[in-house]
Amino acid sequence: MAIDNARLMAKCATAHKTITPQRLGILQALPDDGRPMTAYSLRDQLMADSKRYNISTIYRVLDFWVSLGVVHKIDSTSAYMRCQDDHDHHLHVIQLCTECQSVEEACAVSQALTLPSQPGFQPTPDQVIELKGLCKDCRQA
Amino acid sequence: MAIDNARLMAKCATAHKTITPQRLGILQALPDDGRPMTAYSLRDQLMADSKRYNISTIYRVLDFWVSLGVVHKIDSTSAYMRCQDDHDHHLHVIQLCTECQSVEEACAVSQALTLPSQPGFQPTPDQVIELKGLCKDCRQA
DNA sequence: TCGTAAATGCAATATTATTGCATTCTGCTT
DNA sequence: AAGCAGAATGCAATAATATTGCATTTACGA
Repeated sequence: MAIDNARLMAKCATAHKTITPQRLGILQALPDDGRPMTAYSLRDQLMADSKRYNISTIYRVLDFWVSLGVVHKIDSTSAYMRCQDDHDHHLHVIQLCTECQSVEEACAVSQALTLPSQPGFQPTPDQVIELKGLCKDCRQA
Repeated sequence: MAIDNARLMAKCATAHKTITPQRLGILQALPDDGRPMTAYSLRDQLMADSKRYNISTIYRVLDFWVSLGVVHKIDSTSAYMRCQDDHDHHLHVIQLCTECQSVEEACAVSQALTLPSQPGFQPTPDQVIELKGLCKDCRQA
């Protein structure tokens, strides 16, 4: 999934935020296909590409994209991935294979998932749900 | 919820593991009511109680209890909590309030939750699902 | 062009977690 | 009871992840 610039700029405009070179550079360094990277590995990759950012900038920029819903943070691996789902305002289910470490944003599951209503608790929209298990391939093997 | 010693020992026996003083001490230092603590705060508390364990022991012991399903690790806060649900083999939904930071294991939700079936992915039983949002009290305020 | 707020750089430091190896403990065998 | 083997723990260094305070730069409206 390539970066949808129009959508990106719209989100930024709505949030009254600007797209800076650092914000764009760091986002572009994150794989299109949703493969996650840690903040430090991202920095190393950018460095190899002659783009030197301080680690605090990396974290701040990643937080920025996370706040816009463009990037997901995966807490269990301290890694970041490009959002693979262009729907807003629902949960994002990320399937993590414990065998091959593959990561997939299960959009269909995200759309279909409704949590059993619980007296009082109001889930934050647009949040990430991490689901561990065996992916299709590893399950068969 | 007090520690159910019989159940605990049964789990350990099944796993061919022993309950050592460290394992018991660290488990007892974790609040009964499910309030989470980090590994380091746990160590500090034990220290105040004149029990001095190396941090690697703390981590290893916590991992041990997590592997038995007695303790949950909350990735988003790097904290550990006593499991509040005595049912085995289902997902454990933990509700985290983003306002007051309260943490609750929503057993009813855990029981009722069924994920939309996805071709191929097989979720690990007994895993923790972290759900962020507003708790009942904070929602009203 | 100036002033202000936002964004970034810098570097120190905090927090979380793991590692390799030595030592101790536990349970089993003789 | 002694000896053995493997598991558990201690130790201390280090790795990995993340945040902070303050200086500097940039963006943008008045």
